[in-house]
Amino acid sequence: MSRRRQQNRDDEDNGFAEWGGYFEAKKAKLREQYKETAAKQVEKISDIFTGVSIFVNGLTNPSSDQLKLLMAQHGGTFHLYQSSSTTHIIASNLPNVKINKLGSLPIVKPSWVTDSIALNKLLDYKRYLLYTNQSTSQPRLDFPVVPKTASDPHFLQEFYSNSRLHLISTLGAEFKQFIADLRDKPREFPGRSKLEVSKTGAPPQTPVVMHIDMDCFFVSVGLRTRPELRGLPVAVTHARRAQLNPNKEREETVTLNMDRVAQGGELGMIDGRSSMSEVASCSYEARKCGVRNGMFLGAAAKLCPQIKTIPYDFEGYKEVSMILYKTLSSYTLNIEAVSCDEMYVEVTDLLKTFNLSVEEWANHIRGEIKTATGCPCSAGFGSNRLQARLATKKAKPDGFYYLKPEDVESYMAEIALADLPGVGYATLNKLKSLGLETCGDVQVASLGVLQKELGAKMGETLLEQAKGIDQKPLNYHHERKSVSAEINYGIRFKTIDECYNFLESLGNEVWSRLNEIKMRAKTVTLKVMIRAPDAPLETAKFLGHGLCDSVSKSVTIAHHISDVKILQREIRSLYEKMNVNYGELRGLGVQLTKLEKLAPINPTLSNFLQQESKKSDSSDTVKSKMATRGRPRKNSKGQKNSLSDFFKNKKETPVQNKPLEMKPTEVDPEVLKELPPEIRAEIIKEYNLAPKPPVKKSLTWPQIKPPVKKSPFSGLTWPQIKPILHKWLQSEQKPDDYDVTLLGEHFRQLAIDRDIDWLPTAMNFLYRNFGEMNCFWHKAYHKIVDLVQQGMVARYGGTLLIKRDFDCLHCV
DNA sequence: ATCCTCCCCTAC
DNA sequence: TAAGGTAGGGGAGGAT
Repeated sequence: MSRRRQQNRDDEDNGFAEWGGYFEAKKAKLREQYKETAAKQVEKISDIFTGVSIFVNGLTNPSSDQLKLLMAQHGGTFHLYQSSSTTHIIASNLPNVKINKLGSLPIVKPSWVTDSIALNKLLDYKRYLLYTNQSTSQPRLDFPVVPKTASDPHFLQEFYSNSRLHLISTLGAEFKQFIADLRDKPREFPGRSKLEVSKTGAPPQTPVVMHIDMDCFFVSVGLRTRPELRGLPVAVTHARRAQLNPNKEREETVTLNMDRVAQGGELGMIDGRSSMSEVASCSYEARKCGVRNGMFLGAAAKLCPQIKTIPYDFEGYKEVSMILYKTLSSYTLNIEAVSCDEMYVEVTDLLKTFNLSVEEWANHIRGEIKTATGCPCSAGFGSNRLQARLATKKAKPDGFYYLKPEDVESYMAEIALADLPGVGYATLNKLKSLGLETCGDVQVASLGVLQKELGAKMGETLLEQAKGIDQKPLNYHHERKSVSAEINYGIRFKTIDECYNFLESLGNEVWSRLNEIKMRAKTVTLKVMIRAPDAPLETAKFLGHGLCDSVSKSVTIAHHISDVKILQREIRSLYEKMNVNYGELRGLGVQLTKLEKLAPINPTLSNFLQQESKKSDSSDTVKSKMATRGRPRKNSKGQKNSLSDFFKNKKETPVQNKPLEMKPTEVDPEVLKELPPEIRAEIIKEYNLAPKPPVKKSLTWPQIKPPVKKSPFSGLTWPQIKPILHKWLQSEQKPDDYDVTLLGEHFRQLAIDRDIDWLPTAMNFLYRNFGEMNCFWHKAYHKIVDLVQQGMVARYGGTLLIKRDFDCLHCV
């Protein structure tokens, strides 16, 4: 995540560098504002802003808080963060404006709000645009939009930034790491000062495990800023409406798929006009109608016609889950992170120390979480993780339940087998075939029968689970056993090269994830999904995988994979061995297993790097780490020698102990330049580093003309500029206005010269990392608007495409 | 017996 | 339109 989501870092080292500092900066403010919201009820005055959803950026007059109140009073929605539901950005002053969607949202002066209220009607915002060039006569940048498949080089990135499943997976892993890291530091529990030793409490004499889980997490986060939807059936989906526009072709496709695929399944509930966007999360009101997470929106709307949809808010989920974890970890670190909204906590000692009953503690912690996040959660307690988890089911929504040891036997007997963790669709069917439906049934079943149906291990655990027994202790430190990237959406290759390119990007993806956790792998597995022979060519779900067969193949090498090129070669050879038709592919995945931790590098060098890494931590490899560290602080002999030793050792180290791969070609000139002179000289000598040949420009586009003014960026191309920006990003040393202006001028000139080959890359980078410093691209903005008008640059989602990419997409 | 590969299943 | 990922547990069946 850190790799993809580098945020502006204008905060001090906060110990959560992997969160890019973003959360820390906003957290206090968020908490404060929710306290306020909880405290006062807003009186409704009018509905003039119905459908309007504002995001306030920077200082405004009236203030953000006042605008929030005004929106609440007049039927609008106020966002703390820009989300996909935002309709207008409110800002007063140019340098502070964060342009997030590159022109796709209007940036409006706050007087639009106050004037509208004064006249008691919604005024046309176009008269209040902060940028004059956003007037109606000017084109908007969000055109034209083209459908993209995995054939497009931007696909992976685009897909990940919209995938809920990817998000919850990565967040889960982040929080496991978060807890592990905290446990490695000296422990402090500031939260405990909020607890008093209870006079009346009676802590249980048996061990107590708490299971805590946010209630319909995505919905709750979305409702923070949409109080008007509380109490209604709500679902989080990509689609806005359950009914699509009539489309004959699609209706036929869906019908065709229904015949072949699903007999009485969910497809039976939809037709060619129903949205097949998945419900990521639904409110309890929607669940009452039978709506379930994972359902297609079309099916959900059949069950619950009045269902309201709200968009995803990925930033919000990260915010809230971070607050949740920081809240709990301020009391104890005996936490096993399960996911972004769920964890187990061993609270036996905590209850004893403060003489708390389960109820006192539950009320305290649930109250604190609600106040801090604005979202409800439920807590279950029991003497092991299984009991705690089952107690949570009873506690939901927004409650707690303690399953006492003496109640376990009777409680368990009534539990449906489907409620046991580990019992899903397939297992449930097997158990049904044995005539078993509740834990009570299983309690009296024979171990042999269970094992015959489910296998030795599963049979045994099921029997134990049915009795409420769970031997597995909480796992506070968890060790990764595999790293994988898999895409089973949008895979429609037209040529074998598209397929190879995509495999390569998957390879790069897993490789960089492996580097993030500082591990190496010995086994590569390629997994493919292939259209089932009898499945229709087109899937019912847009770009879905449809009915597929899946095949996987793996290779294990003697030593760990030391270079991404080797990985790419292995992936490709696995693919070739599979002998599949690229046109039939519907999914591809690369998994790395047999992991080993990279041997710790030379301790003195390690110190050297660590000193530098205090500033931030978001790099993939030593190379990029060094490239982004900025200037080394010290220049002592010891460091010099150790670095030199490191390079020497590296050559002589046996392969399996090879610490970090660094080939001479990987030594970045930018890095070299920044190193202390002696070290630089030594590396150059050691590796006979020749100066890098200048980057060749494509002939299809005009050569760069230097900007009029003398600029530090004169004649530089994007690959050369990027490390400089990286350095700005990562150091306290901020670029001064002059540099920024010159860079903007440089970009503008490039746009004029039509040297837009790399301009989108640069703009996307700036947009992601320097959103606050909009003057960067604002300089070039007007010119880009022209280019868009001429069809030279198009926008897809949050990404700019140049004409060539765009044309090639049209051909497809 | 034990390990390995190729699955399948489950959870969030 | 839509964004069906990712990690871990474990079983079947063959190789050692």
